[in-house]
Amino acid sequence: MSWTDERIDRLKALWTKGMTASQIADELGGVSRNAVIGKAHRLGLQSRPSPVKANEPAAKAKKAKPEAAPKPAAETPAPKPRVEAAPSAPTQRAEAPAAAAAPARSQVAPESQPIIRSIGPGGFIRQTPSEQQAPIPPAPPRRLVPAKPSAEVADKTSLLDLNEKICKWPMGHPGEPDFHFCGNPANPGFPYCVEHCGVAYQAQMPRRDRRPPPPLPFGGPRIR
DNA sequence: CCCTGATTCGC
DNA sequence: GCGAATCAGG
Repeated sequence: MSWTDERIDRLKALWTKGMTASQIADELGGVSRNAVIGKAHRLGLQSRPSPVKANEPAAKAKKAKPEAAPKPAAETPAPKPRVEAAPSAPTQRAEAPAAAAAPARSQVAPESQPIIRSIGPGGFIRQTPSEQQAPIPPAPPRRLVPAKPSAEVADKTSLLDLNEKICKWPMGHPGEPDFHFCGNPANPGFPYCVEHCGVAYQAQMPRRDRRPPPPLPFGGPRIR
């Protein structure tokens, strides 16, 4: 298959419409998903959110060349501090001034001073008192009252009300707050009431009177 | 493993 | 220009 003008137009339309490359390839037929993507790029069509390039900085950070050698700031290339005279005192001075400001706290850092835990029966590890959360206070007892349906849906036939004896004709659209079903007595043997059966089932017109359906945009879905 | 789009590269 | 192969995230 080649990229005729007509097929390119369809590709553009479907791509712009937001269809996935697979769907477009399926729709056009005779081409692979890769072919569609490749062609779309060559046409300069707007790129769509790629799972791979979702966030530029993260991808960049991950792809950052190891050989680029972003030196860790902690490890300064500067020469190691020379050991000076008076061996006893300098070590203290080497510490940052900030450390001197709050010496007691920094000394008991968790890493240098692991907390001691005792093992309970069965081998579980006991928490220290400081790790324990305050218990969640029990909710005060309340009387449970059935939820009141919103005014919109009150007296309407919901999905749960459906059965064989009532009309299942949808009123409105799913997701809308007042979406419900007709709920009138169903025409026996049919899922809808008489009125909606008249809408759902149209009498078959004589063959010669039928007009061919108008062409769908972009040729419509491919029939397989 | 399935999906997705991007990119590469031999044709 | 084309698209399979490959990559890489969801």
